[in-house]
Amino acid sequence: MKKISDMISNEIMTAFEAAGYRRDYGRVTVSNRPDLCEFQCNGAMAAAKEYKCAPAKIAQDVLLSLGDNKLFSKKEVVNPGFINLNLANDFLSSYLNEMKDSCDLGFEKQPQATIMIDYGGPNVAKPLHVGHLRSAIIGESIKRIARFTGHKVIGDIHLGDWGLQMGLIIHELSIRKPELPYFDESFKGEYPKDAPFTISELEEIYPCASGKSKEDEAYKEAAMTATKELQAGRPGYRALWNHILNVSVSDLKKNYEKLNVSFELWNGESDVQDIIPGMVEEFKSSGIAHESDGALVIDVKENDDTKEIPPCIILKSDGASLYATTDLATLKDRMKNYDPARIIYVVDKRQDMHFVQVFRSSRKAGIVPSSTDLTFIGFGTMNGKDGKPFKTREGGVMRLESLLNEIEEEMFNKIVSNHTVDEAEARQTARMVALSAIKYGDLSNQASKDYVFDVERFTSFEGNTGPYILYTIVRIKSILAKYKEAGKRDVAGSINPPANEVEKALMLELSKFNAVMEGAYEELAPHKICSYIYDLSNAFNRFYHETKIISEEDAAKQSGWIQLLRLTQKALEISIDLLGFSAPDRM
RNA sequence: GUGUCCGUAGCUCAGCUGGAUAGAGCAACGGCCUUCUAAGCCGUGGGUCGGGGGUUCGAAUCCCUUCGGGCACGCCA
Repeated sequence: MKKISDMISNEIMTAFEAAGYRRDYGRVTVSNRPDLCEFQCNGAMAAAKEYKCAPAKIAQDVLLSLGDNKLFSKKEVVNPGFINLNLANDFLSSYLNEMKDSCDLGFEKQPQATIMIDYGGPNVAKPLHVGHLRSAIIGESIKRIARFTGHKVIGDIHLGDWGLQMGLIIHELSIRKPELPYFDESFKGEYPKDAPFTISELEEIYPCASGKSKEDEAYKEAAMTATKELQAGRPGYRALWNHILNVSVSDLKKNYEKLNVSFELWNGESDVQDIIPGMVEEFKSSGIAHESDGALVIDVKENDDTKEIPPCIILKSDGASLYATTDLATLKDRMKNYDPARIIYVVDKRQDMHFVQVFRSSRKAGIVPSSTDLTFIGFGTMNGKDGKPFKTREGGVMRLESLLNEIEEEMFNKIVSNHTVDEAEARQTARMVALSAIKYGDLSNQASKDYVFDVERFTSFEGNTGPYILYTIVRIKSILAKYKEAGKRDVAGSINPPANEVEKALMLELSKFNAVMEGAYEELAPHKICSYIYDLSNAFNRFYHETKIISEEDAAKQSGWIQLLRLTQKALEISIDLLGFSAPDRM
C-alpha cells in the first residue's frame, strides 16, 4: 500500500498544480512542531521567489483549490507561508486498518535482486572479541532489512584463513609438539582425524606466537616459511590447517549463534587462491597492471580525486599476493557464482582506502560490471568510557563471550529480584534482554561513527535502550493475554478513529511504519529503525498510562484498542526482528 | 604534510536533500504504584549547535576560513 506521507503529499501537490504552481512544491513532511500541526508543507515559501508572490498568498491559493478534502481535519496557513495540516481521524483509522490486514503491514516490496554482504571476516584462530561485534550486528541487521525490502540476500562471513597467522600457529606447534606427524615430511600415512589442540589452546597459541615473532626475527622467518609451504600445498601443513579451520569455525558458529547472527556462506580467503594466478595473468596481458618499484600494481587514480589515491598492489616485489589480490579474486568468484546486483561490505571504516582501490581496480579490470553496485559501509570503533578503543578493566582485549556473559548475568539478577520465576525461564529471558541491550546499543548509533560502549549504561536499561523496547512489547503481550483469559476473541474487529490526542499520537506513529522501513533500506541505516521504535514505544507507553483497556466496559471501544495493540505489537516485533533480536513474553 | 570524518546540555547521542520555540536518554531535583508489569508515566532546571565570516526572507543544516580531535595515506590484513 502507499505510504501515508505520499498520499498526503499527492493531495497537496495536486492542489499546487491546480492553483497554477509547480507540482513539486507541494511535498509534505511530518511536522517539526507537533504542538501546531501533524504535517506541514513549506513549498509556498520556496515558490515565492519563482512566482514573485507573497508566500502566504500562494498558500491560500493552494488551500482554496484543495477545497474540502476528506484526508484533513485541519488545514491552515500560518505566516510566513507554512501550510499546517492535521489528518482526519477516520482517514487515519482506515489507513491503519488497511495496514493491519495487509501482509508486512502493507510495506511495498521492491523487485527482487540478489545482494551479497561481506562481513570482512574474523581471522581464524583468534578469539572473537568486541571488535568483531559491530560487523556482525550491523551486517545481520542490514541483511534482514534488505530481505524485508524484498531482496535475496547472501551473507558471506569471509574468514581470514590464509595469512601469516596460519604460519605462526603451525610454527609454534612444531616447537611445542614436534612429535606430531604433520611436521614429518617423510610421513606417508593417514593424518589423525582429531585435531591436536582445543579451541582454548588455539586461542592461546596465536597471541603467543604473534608476540614471539615481533621480538625474534628468526622465529618470524620460520613462520613465513611455514606460511609459504602451507600455501604451496605441503600435505602435513594442509592437514593441520584443516584442523585449525574446523576447530575455529565450530567455535565461531557457537559464538555467532549466541548473537543470533548467521551466514549463508563460510567462505574465506583460501577459497579463491586457485584463481589468483590466472587473474593476475589477465591483468598483465590486458595491460591494466604494470610494474612499479618491483611490485605489480593497478593505477586507480581519477581526475577528480581530491587527493592522491595510491595504486592497488596486486603482487608484492617478492611475487606474493596480498589482501587486495584476494578481494579481487573473491569479486570475480562472486560474479561468476551469484551474479549479484549489489555487494555490501560491512567493514571497519579504517579500511576505506583499501576498498576504494579494490572497487576501482575491479571496474577497470572488468571483473565487476557497472550494473553491479559496490557499497562500502565503514563502521566506527567501539570505544570505552575513556574514549579510547574498548578494553577490559585489566587492559586486555575483551572476549565476546565474556562480554555476553557479563551482561546476561546482570540481566538475570535483575529478573529474579523483580519477581519469582523459575530459573530456566529467567535464564532464557536474560539472554533475550541482554542481546537487545547490546544490539540496540550498537545499532541506535550511526554505523559510521565511533561510539562509546558503556557496559554500565547498557545494563541499566532505562530510557532509550533495547530493554525499554522489549518492556513495551511485554506490556502489550500481557494485556492481550489477559483479554484472552477473559474468554474474548482478539482477531476480529477494527481500529476506531482516535478518541483523544494520546491515542492519535500513537496512531500517527504507526502510520509512519512503511516510510521508515523504506528509508532504513535506502540509507542502509538500522539506526533509523531504532529511533522509530523508540518514538513508537514512547507513544504507546503514554497511551498505556492513560487508557485502561481490560477494565473497559464498552466492548466496541475495547476491541478497537485490542486491534490497535496488536498492530503496535506487530510494528515493534517486525522492527526488532530487523534489528536482530526478539522479545520474551515476560520480563 | 595531504586527505577524510567529527565537534550539538555535565555525560552519551538524535536532528543535517535549509523552515516556525534545537530534541531524547543518563545524571540532578520534584510528583505518580488498592486498578492491564514503576525496566513505566508526568514535571523542573540545564544550550551563544567549537570560533569567525558568507549565501538566504530563513542556517545546527549549504559555502569559505580558523581552532580542536579521530582515522587513513604502496608492497600488513
